[in-house]
Amino acid sequence: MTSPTWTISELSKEFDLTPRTLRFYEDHGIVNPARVGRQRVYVSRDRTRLKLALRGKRLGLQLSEICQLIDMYEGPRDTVPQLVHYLSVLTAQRKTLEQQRQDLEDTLTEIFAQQAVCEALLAEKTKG
Amino acid sequence: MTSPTWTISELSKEFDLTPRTLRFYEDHGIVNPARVGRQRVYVSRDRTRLKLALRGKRLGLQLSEICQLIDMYEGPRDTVPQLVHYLSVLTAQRKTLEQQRQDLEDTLTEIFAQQAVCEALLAEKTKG
DNA sequence: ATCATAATTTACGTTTACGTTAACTGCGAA
DNA sequence: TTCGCAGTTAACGTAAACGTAAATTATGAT
Repeated sequence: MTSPTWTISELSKEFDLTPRTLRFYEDHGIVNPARVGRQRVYVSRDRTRLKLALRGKRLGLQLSEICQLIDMYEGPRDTVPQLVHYLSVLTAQRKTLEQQRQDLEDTLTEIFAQQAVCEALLAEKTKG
Repeated sequence: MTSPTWTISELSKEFDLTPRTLRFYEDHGIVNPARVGRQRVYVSRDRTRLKLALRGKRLGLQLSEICQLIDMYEGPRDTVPQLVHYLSVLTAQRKTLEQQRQDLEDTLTEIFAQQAVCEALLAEKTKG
């Protein structure tokens, strides 16, 4: 048995990206497909990194930050300095995510309230 | 008693923005300061809208989306069509926020796990 | 063999969100 | 009155994240 691979069009369809975007992501080190001739061949590691990248995008991260994070996820953690640095980056990332979570909850709360008000108004207007 | 006002430099210091950014936000309708002579005078409504805008930014929204949302928060909801439209925008916004919340939780979970692994490794390495 | 289809590289264009001069105005302190 | 500082408008510059067009190559179907 051989491990699964994907072409650029398969991946772009699956994740609803243009091929241009995938090539752009390659230029920036998010994916790193092999070649058969000149054609790109994506393996599951590329797919995984792509998924992580898209999640990062939905959270509003920049490609450069996404890159840094993904690389660290896979990077070496052999030496103590490496571990310490990694931990500090993780902590920083956690802080902004927790701020973001707070913002999210606040916004969702307001949206629910607005929805309730709207529906009450609508009920009143369509009934009267 | 008179209601509070702010200068551009006061607001930019408080929210850690450059004056340029505040003027840019004005061009795009996020704030709308009055003038005394040529100088901008921001009132509490501007401050409120600015706060909402910055929260939106932290969530990764674009200025145009932020504008649309803030305007709607304050906009008229007199007619049924207005209410219906407002509700649909609220629902759409809620959907993306809930997706974002899911992404956030997933990411935070992974970060916690990575932190645990790191700390275990560190403990081992600094003890041995 | 040819033709359409998918892929490739190269390079310039576009939008968003500001940064960065430049050139001017108005005001309080020395 | 002159200095310096904060503020103003106007305009060009820039980085990020792709879009788009051109010219070329490779592949499978007919």
